[in-house]
Order: sequence, then structure tokens, then C-alpha cells
Amino acid sequence: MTELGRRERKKLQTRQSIAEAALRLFLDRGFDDVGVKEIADTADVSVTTLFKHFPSKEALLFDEDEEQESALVEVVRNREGRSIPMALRDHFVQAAEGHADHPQFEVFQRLVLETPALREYGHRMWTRHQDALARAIAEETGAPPDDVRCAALARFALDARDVIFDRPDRARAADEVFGLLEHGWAGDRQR
Amino acid sequence: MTELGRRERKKLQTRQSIAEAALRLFLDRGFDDVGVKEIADTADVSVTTLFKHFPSKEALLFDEDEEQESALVEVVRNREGRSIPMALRDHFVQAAEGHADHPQFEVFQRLVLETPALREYGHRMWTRHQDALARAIAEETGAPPDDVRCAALARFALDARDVIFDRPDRARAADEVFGLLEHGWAGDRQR
DNA sequence: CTCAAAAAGTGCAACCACTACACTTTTGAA
DNA sequence: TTCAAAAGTGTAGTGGTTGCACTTTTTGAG
Repeated sequence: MTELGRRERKKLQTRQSIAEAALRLFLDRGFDDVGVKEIADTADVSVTTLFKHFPSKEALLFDEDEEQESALVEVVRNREGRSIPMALRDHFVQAAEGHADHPQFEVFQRLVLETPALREYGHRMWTRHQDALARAIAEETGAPPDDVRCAALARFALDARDVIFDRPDRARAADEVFGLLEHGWAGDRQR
Repeated sequence: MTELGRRERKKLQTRQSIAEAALRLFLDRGFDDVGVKEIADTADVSVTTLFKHFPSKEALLFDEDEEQESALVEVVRNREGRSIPMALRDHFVQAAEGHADHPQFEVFQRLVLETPALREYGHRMWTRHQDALARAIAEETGAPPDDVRCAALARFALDARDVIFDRPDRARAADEVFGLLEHGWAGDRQR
């Protein structure tokens, strides 16, 4: 256990109150119609302080990051008999279903999807995991750590999420897209 | 032939002189160390005018766009017996080789690759073609225009370029990556 | 307990990309 | 020749972001 001193507790607290204020205001009035100044005021903090905690306005909405990466690596490493693409597919489907519970998350997701700056930032954060995922895949298949095919599969799997999220029936879409990665384009339909 | 009046010629000329000034300054001192003001001054134009010709600072470096898209569609449509992934692979390899001649382009490419803002912008511009490419693929294979697999293949092919461009031996990398799209992950190496 | 140093927070001024606006100049065509 | 559209200009602003000098709080060592 990591014992947190008063200082670090307070720091975490201000950070959280900033993030909460931002989320609330953004959901209320949209990303572009809320200024950083207003967020800082709402959180009762100076603008300078806000930027000491978050590197950009967009970052106010994307807090969790390392968990996702380790989850991805874990999925690749610990998959019970399934192929890597199938394990990843299950992971994404499961994640989507897990979020479907909280209606709060749907709203958040729509905000991100409908705000170009946020969508882009989210994508950038997401694809940061490419290298880690590629290394995990390489390690798992005995390929060299910088193998091209592993890098490609990592990239494709990461981007597959975006392709799938735009579709109404996500489970079906996931099947088709990851099926493509699993069996290849030339598998069944066309030349 | 499209006859261009004096007006349109002059407009094109100022646009070009802006782009040229920008390219020269950026190559000289880097994207982040050159202000828009300086570019405008160098091109002997006001900042307002600069932004009437280009929507953003990044856009100063990415002029050609529609040609690439139509080229992609053309490649899919008019491929002599090759499968779609293979046709796209050849297209990318050929494009890379074509640029390899001009050493000027290598420098430009390094600038883009090493400047996060530019790399990102370039990627965004590039993936704009996804829909058009997906539709072309769908049409070519008789699938519905919004078929998921076609959308996925389009996206993957577009992203493949980035994966490949980072590698030293691009031809070989292209073979491996597009081979993956052609035959699928489960093709030869691992489960 | 004391005190000095580290860290968190503050306010201000500035930078930079970008826009709105009101304006002048140039140009194409009737 | 005349007139309206289009290109260009300068100014003043907005909004995100940073640098700086400063105060306050917290910590740990003596």
C-alpha cells in the first residue's frame, strides 16, 4: 500500500475537483463553449494551477490511461486458447458492454464523438498503446520485438475499435472486422 | 483547358508564394520556431490574407489532396487481376519509390515525421480518404456501400502506410503488412 | 519545536494561432 | 465607363498556453 501524505492527498483532491468541474460544464454546454477560465473558477483554482495538473484543455476529460494499456497487454498475454485477434475482439466487445450499463458513459461518449478536437485527442491517446501492444504480441508469438506484422496487428486492432464504435451493431461489427484480421481478406467473399 | 483569368492567376501566385515561404522557413528552422507572422512577412502578405488561403498553420505544408484520393479509388477500380490489398500495396510501394528520387522530399518527410503537430495533421488529412476508399472497395466487390469489412480494409490500408513508413526496408514491410491483410493473421506463423 | 527547503498555488503579463470587422484596392464583365 | 464581386489589409480581439516572480502550505531534519 502506498501511504499518501496530506500533501499528496490535497493535490489529488484539487486535481479531481478540476476534472469534475470540467466534465460537468462540458456535458452541460459542450466542449467549445466552455473556457478554461470558467473551469478554473468553478473548481476554485487559478488557471495556472489547472495547467499544472493537466497539459491541455482536452486532457481534462481523459484521466485514466495506464490501466487501459496494461489491460491490453494482459489480454494478449493471458488468453485461454483463443487467437490474439479473437482475444482482442472479446476484450473490446466486453468493454463496450460493460459501459453500456452506465447511461452516464453514453453521454460522455457522444460528447467525445461529436467534438472533433476531443475525438482526435482520444484517438491519439489510444494509439499511444500501439508499441506496448506490439511488443506484447511479439513476445507472445516469439517474434522479434520490432516485428512488422506484430506492429501492424497492434495498430489495426487499436483502430478497429474506432471502426466498430461507429456502427450500430457493435458485436456483429467486431466479429466481421476481427474476422478479417484473423482469416484475412481473401478468406471468403471476394478476390 | 481551363482558361485562367489574370485574377485567378494572381490568386494562385500569392497562394504559392505563401506556401513556398512557409516550406523554406520550416525546413530551415523547424515548424515550431517559425511564426505565422514571419511567413506572411516573407511572402509579403498580411496574416489575414495568409489565413484566407490556408485554414491553419499546418495546412501550409499539405497542398495536394484530391489527387491522392482519386488515385486511391483508381487503384482499387483499375487493378489488373491483382487482389485489392495487393493493388494497394503496389500503389504505396510505387509512391514511396517515386519520392525516393527527389532528396528534397526526404527532408520534407523527416520534418513532418519529427514534428508531432504535423505528423498528426498529415495523418488526419490522409484518413479523410477512408470513406471514399471504402465505397470504392464496396462497389468493386459488390458489397453494400457501408459494409463493415470494406470500411475496415480501407482504414487498415490507410494506416498501413504509416506502419510501413517507419521501417527502414519499406518494400519488405509492405509485403508483410499487406500480406497480413490479404491472407490474414492466422495464415502462416502463429495461432 | 524550529526552520529551511520543496512543493502547491497565485496573479499577471505575454505569446501565438486564429477570427471578426470594417475598410481599400483590384479586377472582370456588362 | 461603371459597378459589384473578390482579394487584400490593419486592427483589435479571443482563447489556450506558458514564463515569471511571488506567497502559502507541507514536509522532514536537526
